[in-house]
Amino acid sequence: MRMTYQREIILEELRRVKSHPTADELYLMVRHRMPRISRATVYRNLEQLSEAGMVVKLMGTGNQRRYDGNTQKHTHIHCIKCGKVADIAAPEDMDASSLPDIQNSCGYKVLGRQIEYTGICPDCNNGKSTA
Amino acid sequence: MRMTYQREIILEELRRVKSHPTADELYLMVRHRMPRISRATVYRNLEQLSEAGMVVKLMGTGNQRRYDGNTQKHTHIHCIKCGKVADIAAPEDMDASSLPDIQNSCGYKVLGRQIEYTGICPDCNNGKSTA
DNA sequence: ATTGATGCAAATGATTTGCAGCCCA
DNA sequence: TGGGCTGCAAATCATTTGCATCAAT
Repeated sequence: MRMTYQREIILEELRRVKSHPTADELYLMVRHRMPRISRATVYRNLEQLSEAGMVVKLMGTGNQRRYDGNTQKHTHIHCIKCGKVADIAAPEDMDASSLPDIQNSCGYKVLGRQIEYTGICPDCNNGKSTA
Repeated sequence: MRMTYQREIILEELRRVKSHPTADELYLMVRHRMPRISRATVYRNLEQLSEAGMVVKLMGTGNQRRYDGNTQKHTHIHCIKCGKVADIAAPEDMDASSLPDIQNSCGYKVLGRQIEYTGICPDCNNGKSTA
C-alpha cells in the first residue's frame, strides 16, 4: 500500500480525534487541510486502511459507517438518538481465549466478538439532540 | 397498531424462519403469498414491528439490515463473507444487571448491550460463498 | 366515518465505480 | 516508468417518502 499524502492526512486526522467519525465527517475534516480531496478517496482509503488493520471499521452504529483510529481493543457505546459513538470502560474487555470453545454450537468458524453498548449520550439526554 | 393482513403475513413469515432475513429477502418470501405487496410495506412494517418489540432489528450485519422474529435474548454470529446470521450459544447470555454500573464512565445513559460474534459460516468455509 | 395502512413511483442518502490523468516506490 | 491512486461524475443499492386510495377499528 502506497503512502500517499491524502492517505497520510486521513490517517492523521482520524487518529487525532476521539469522535469515531463517519466517512463523511472525516471527509469534511480532511478537506480543511486538502480542499481538493474527493469523498471517494476518503471512502476508498478508510476501507483499505481498515483492511490493513490500521483503523477500525465500526458496524452497527446506524446508517453511516464509523471509523476509529484507535486499534487497541476497547468497547464502544452508541447513542440511539444521534448516532455518536464513545469509548466505554466495560467489564468485557477481556481476552478472546474462550472464543474457540463455542465454535461448534453453530457450525461457524468463530473469528471475533464485538460488544457494543447502546444508550443516550449526554447531549441528547439534555435535549440538545440533532439527529 | 392496526393488524392488517400484510402485517400478519410479514410477522408470520419472519417467525417461521431461522434465517434472520434482510427486509428484501423477507419481501421476496412474503410475495409468494401476497404477490401485490410492495417493498415499502415490508420496510415500514418491519420498522414498526421492531419499535413495538415484536421483532428484533439486527445492527452491524453488513450493508443490509436484518430482522429476527425471535425476541428472546440470544446471541448472533455474522458471516463476514456472505453476511448470513445464525444463532450461537454464547457465555454472555446473562442478565443485564451490571449495566448501570458502568454508566458514568462515559456520560451516556446505558440502555443495553449487544454482543455479536463474527466468523465464517459453513457454506463460505467450503468455498460455496456467494456474497 | 376516521385515520392509519397500502402500493406505486420517485426521492434520498450513503457508498461504490468507471475512467483519464497523476505520482509514489 | 508502471501500476496503484486520485478526482470527478455517474451509478448502485438499500431504504424512505409523497400521495391518492383502501380498509381496519
